[in-house]
Amino acid sequence: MIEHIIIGLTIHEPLTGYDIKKKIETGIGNFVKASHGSLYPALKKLTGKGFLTMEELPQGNRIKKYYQATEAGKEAFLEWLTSPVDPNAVTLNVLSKVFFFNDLPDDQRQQLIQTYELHIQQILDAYKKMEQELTMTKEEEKDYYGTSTLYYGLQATQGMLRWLKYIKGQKPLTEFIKEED
Amino acid sequence: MIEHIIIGLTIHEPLTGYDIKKKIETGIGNFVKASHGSLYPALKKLTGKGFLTMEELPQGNRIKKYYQATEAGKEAFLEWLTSPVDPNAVTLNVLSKVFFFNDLPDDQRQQLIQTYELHIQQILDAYKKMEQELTMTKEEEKDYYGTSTLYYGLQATQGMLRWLKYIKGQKPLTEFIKEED
DNA sequence: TCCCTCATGTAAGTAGTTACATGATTTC
DNA sequence: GAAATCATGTAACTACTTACATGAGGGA
Repeated sequence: MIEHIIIGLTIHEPLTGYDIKKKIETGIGNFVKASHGSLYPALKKLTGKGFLTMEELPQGNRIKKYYQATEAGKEAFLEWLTSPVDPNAVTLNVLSKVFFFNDLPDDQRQQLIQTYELHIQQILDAYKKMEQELTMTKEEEKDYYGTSTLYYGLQATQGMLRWLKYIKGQKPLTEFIKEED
Repeated sequence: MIEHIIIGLTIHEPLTGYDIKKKIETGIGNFVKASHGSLYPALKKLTGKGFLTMEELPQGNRIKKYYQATEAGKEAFLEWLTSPVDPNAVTLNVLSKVFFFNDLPDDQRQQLIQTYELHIQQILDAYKKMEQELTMTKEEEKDYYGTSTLYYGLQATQGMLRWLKYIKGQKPLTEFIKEED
């Protein structure tokens, strides 16, 4: 996960490990965390694989290491970006990928969002089926709070679907949280 | 994480590792996953700590191992249930705990949900602040999709808050996903 | 001068997953 | 008698986190 994020962030500009950490914290960091204990080893690993270049630039009395994505790195990144989402972490995966969608041509974005929608719709259908089964067995009366988490899932999944439909049309974001339809 | 879930599930009835896995898949499994490669070692570990008892019951030609929470196990479980949520995985943590809230007296539930609300409200405020900053710098025009993930976060956080307020009053769940207020 | 931010790294530990390995029981 | 499900376990690996460790640069 973090390796792909790193490449994605260094495609357009060379960054130090420290820069990358800051960028993650202020951007994608709302859902992806990167301790520097995972970041620095990942930079080494990616450089070793040929997915990043590293340039040492002396700044006064110290040396800063600037990393940038190579062609091979970009390829690996795009492969990840356009590959199916991890079914064990759908939301995290969709968000992480959409975060970088400006790097894709519009037709490809539309196509990917379409597959996400289908995927999320299936999850929603599964939730709805579970809900109907629980309603029939009056599970709610026996275990209100256990059942309540299913309803959270239902709501969150509906929210994800609504968001996907919204961004597919690149509708103005400032209106997203107000709109009711 | 999985250790607390295991204790929580074996408080009211003895279960085999296999049973526990099934229970997770059909209940809390909407957001918690347990591979049996993590489950069986956890059962051993918990038994070693004195948090579970294990009883071998021969069933025909094979022996089934039934695990159940001990008093010490219940204590450790309740300590987890009532401790602050992990800030690095708030949603997962809140859901995992609420799943077991039937095991708590109502006043304690109310109190815990109250602290969750405050916590989530703070996250929501942080999102709103970010949104205002981005709106001012016209970030959306530069990076529509990167910005869109912030709006997903805003919506999801609002949804969590609405859900918490709803279940605090133990309002009927079947109406939760329809209601608009 | 002190503290905060910038800046890079390693070591030990945590919490899992995936794949390997085996065998009983039930259902068709 | 074959296939699905029940049932338990280990080994190697993955992807982290937390704590340790160090030091430069800038601002009050």
